[in-house]
Amino acid sequence: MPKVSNEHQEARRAQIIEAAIQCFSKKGFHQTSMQDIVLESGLSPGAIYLYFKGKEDIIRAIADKQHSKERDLIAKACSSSDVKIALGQLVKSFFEPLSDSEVFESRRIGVQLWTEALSNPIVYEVVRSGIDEPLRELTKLISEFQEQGSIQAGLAPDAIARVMVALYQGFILQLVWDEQVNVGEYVTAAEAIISTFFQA
Amino acid sequence: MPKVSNEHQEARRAQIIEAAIQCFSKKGFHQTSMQDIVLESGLSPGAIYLYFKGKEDIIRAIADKQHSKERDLIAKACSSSDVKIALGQLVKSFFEPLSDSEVFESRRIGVQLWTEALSNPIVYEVVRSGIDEPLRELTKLISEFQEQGSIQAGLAPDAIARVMVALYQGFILQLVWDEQVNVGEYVTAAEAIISTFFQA
Amino acid sequence: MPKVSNEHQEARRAQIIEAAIQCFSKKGFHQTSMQDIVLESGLSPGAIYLYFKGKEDIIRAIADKQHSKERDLIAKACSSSDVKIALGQLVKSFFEPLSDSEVFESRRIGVQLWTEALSNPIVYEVVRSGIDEPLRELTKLISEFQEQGSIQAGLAPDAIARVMVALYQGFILQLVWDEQVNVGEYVTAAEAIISTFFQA
Amino acid sequence: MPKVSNEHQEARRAQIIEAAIQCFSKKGFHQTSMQDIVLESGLSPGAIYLYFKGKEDIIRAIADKQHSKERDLIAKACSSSDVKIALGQLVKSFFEPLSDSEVFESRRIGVQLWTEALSNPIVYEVVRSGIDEPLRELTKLISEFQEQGSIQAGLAPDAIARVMVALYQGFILQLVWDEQVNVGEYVTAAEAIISTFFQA
DNA sequence: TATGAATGAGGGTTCATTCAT
DNA sequence: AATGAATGAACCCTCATTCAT
Repeated sequence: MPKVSNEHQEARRAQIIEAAIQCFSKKGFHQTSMQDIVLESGLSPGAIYLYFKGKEDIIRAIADKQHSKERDLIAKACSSSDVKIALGQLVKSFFEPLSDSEVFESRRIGVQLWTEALSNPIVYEVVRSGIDEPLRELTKLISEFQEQGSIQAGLAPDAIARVMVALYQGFILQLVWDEQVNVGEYVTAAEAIISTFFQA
Repeated sequence: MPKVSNEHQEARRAQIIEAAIQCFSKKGFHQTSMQDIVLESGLSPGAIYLYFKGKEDIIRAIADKQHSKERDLIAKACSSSDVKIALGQLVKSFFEPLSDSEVFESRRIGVQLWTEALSNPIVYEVVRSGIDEPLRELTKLISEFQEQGSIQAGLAPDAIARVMVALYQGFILQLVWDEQVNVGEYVTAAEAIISTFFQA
Repeated sequence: MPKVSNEHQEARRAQIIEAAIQCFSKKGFHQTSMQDIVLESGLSPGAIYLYFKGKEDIIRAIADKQHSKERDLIAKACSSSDVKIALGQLVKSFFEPLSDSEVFESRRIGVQLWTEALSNPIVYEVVRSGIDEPLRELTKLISEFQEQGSIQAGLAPDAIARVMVALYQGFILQLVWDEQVNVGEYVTAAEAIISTFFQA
Repeated sequence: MPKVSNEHQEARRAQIIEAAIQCFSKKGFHQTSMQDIVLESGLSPGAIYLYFKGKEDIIRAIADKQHSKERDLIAKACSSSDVKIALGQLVKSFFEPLSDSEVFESRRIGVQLWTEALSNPIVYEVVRSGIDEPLRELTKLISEFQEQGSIQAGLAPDAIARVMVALYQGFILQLVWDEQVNVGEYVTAAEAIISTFFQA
C-alpha cells in the first residue's frame, strides 16, 4: 500500500546509498555515524529509517550493489563461447575500471567490505558469493584450457583461478592505499605474466 | 625504583596485546569494546591504561608488532647476495607461514589493519611502510633479474613487484574468508606462474 | 524547518540551566555529575547534549546569564545623568536583591564562579568582565565626585571603587555561608559608612 | 608505636601539604588529582595515605593550617587592652600580608576554601569558625567604640564588623583575579574610609 | 510520507584508594 | 615505613534508533 511510486522509493534509496558511500568511503563504516549520512543525504534520520532497517541494512545494500555490478561483469564476459575470448574479456572487464578514478569510492568501500565480512555474517555472505562466483567461472575456463594443454597439467585449476583473483584484489589494496600507483604498468605486467603462463 | 621488573612490564603489555588480538580478530577493532579486552585479559580497566594510552594505542602496538615481524622476514631473506636465492627466500618466508594455522588471528588482524589504514593515519603509516619495504626490496631484485635478461624488458620492475605482493596479500584475503582453502596448491600454482615468467 | 519553535528551544535550555543551577548550587560544579543534572531536569543525557556542548558549556551559559543580569543592573543605574543619583541607584540595585531569598541559588553559584575563574579561563573571562565593568563605572562616578570635592583628594578613585565592590562581594560571601545574616543591618551600616565618607 | 619520630611525621605531613598547596593553588581542589600531588611531593601514593586519610583529609588539613594562622593574627592583635590600638593592630595584621606576594598560593587556596565550604561540611566548619572568630572580636571592639561614642549609635556593631571583614575578603577576591592590583592604594582607601567613619 | 527532538544503553577513560611486597 | 601496580566505580559523552507530530 505504498502511496508513492516505486521509482520514488528507489530514488530515495539510491540517494541514501550514495550519501552513505561518500561517508563510508572517507571514514569507514564504524566511524561514520547515522548523523553523518543524514547530513550528507540532506534527509532526516526518520526518513532514512523509512527506507532502511538500520545502518547495517545500508551496508548490506551497498554490498549487494557492488556484488551485482560484479555479477554483471562476469555474465557479460562469459557470454562468449570461445574460452580464450571469455577469459580475455573477464580479465579486461575487471582490470579496465581500475584506471577509472570515478570508482575511487567504490574501491575503498569494496576493501572495507572485505574486512567487514570477517565479523559481519550478512556482509560475509555477500562477499563470499562475490568471490565464489568469479572463482567458479575462472576455474571452469582454466580447466578447459588445461584440457587443451595450454596450461601445465598438475596444477589445480582452482588454485590458478585464485591466483588470478589475487592479482585483482591484491592490486586493489595497493590502489586504495595510494591512488598514484601506475595502473597501466601493473595491468601490463599482470597480463604478461598470465599470458606467458598460459602459453608455456 | 620500579617494584616489578621490566620483564614483568613487557609481560603485561604482551598479555593485553594478546587479549586484544583475540578480541579484534573475532569482532574487529570497532566492534571490540575496552570491556571486551578487559574481560579477555583478566585485568581491570585501569590496568590496561597503565600500559597503553588507549584503544588506539593498542591497535598501533599490534600494527607495529606485525610490521616488525615482516621486517625480520625481509631482512633474513635478503641476507643472501645471490639474487635468485634471495628472491626464492623472500617468497618462501612469506608463503610458508600461510600454512601455519597458528597465525590464524595474525592474518585476520592484518587484513583489518589494511582497511583501518584507510581512515586511521597512524595505522596508515605502519601499513604503508609494511608494504613499501617489501616492494622496494622486490623491485631491486627484479631489476637485477631484468638486467640479466631473465625477465622481459619493457615491463616495469616495480609493477612486477606489485604483482608479487598482490599474489601474497590477495591470497591472504581468500584465506581469512575461508581457512579451508588449500594453501599448498595455491603456493604451487603461484610459484609455477612466477618461475615460468622468470624463465621465459 | 524546525519542528518546534524557538521558544521551545529556549525553554529547554532554560529547563536544563535551571536544573544545573539547583545541582551546582547544592554540590558545586565538580561534585555535580551530568547524571545529577539529568535527574534534576527530567531529561535524558542525550537531550542535554542537544542543547549544550558539555558540562563546561552549561557552566559558561550560567556564568553568562549572571553576567548579563549584572550588566542590566549597571546600565539601568547609570541611566541618570546626576552623579549622586547614579551612584545611589548603583548601590541600591546591587544591594537590594540581597534581601531577596529567591536568588539564594544565584548567589551560591556566583561565589562558585568566582573560584572557578581561578582555574577555568572561560569562566575567568566572564567573571573578569563582570567585575571590570562595575569598577569602571564606579571609578568614573567617584572621579567626578572627587572633582566636586566631595571626597578627599589623594585617594585613588579606582581604589575607592574597589572598596565599594568589596563591600558587595565580601558580604555575599558572608551571606552564602549563613543565610540568617541580617541583610538590612549590613546594608544600613555599609551605606552609613559610604555616605559618611562621601560627605567628609 | 611509631618507629619514626614525631618530627619526621610532621615533616612528611608538611611536605605533602606543601605539594598539595602548590597543586590546589594552580588547578583547584577537584581538578587536582592525587597523582598530581604524588608527583609534586616526590612521594608515592601509598606514602600519602600513611599520613592522610585521603584527599579530603588533605584539604581539611590545609583549611586548618590557614585557620590557625588567622587565629594567631587575631590573638596577637587583641593582646593590647587599648581598644583603638587593638583595632588598628587587627586591621594591620590582616591587610599587611596582602602586599606580600609570598602568600600568593595561600590566598588562592583561601578563596577556594570559601567556595568549598558551600558543599563540604568539614571545610564549612573550619571556614565558619575562621570568620566567626574575627567577627566576634571585631564586634566586641566596635561595641566598645560605640559606647565611647566614637561611632554612630543605631548601627549594629555586628554589621559594622561584617563591613570590615567584607573589605578584607572582598579585596582578596579582587587580588586573586588580578595580582597586579595596587594593594597599597586599596589599603589606604579602605583605612581612610574606616577612620573617617570612626571619627565621625 | 516526513520530521527531528528525544531516548538511554553503552562507549572510552580517569582516578581515589588499596594492598602485596 | 614505603612502594606502585592494580582496582573498579563512576565519570562525561555519543549515537543508533524511535515516535509524537
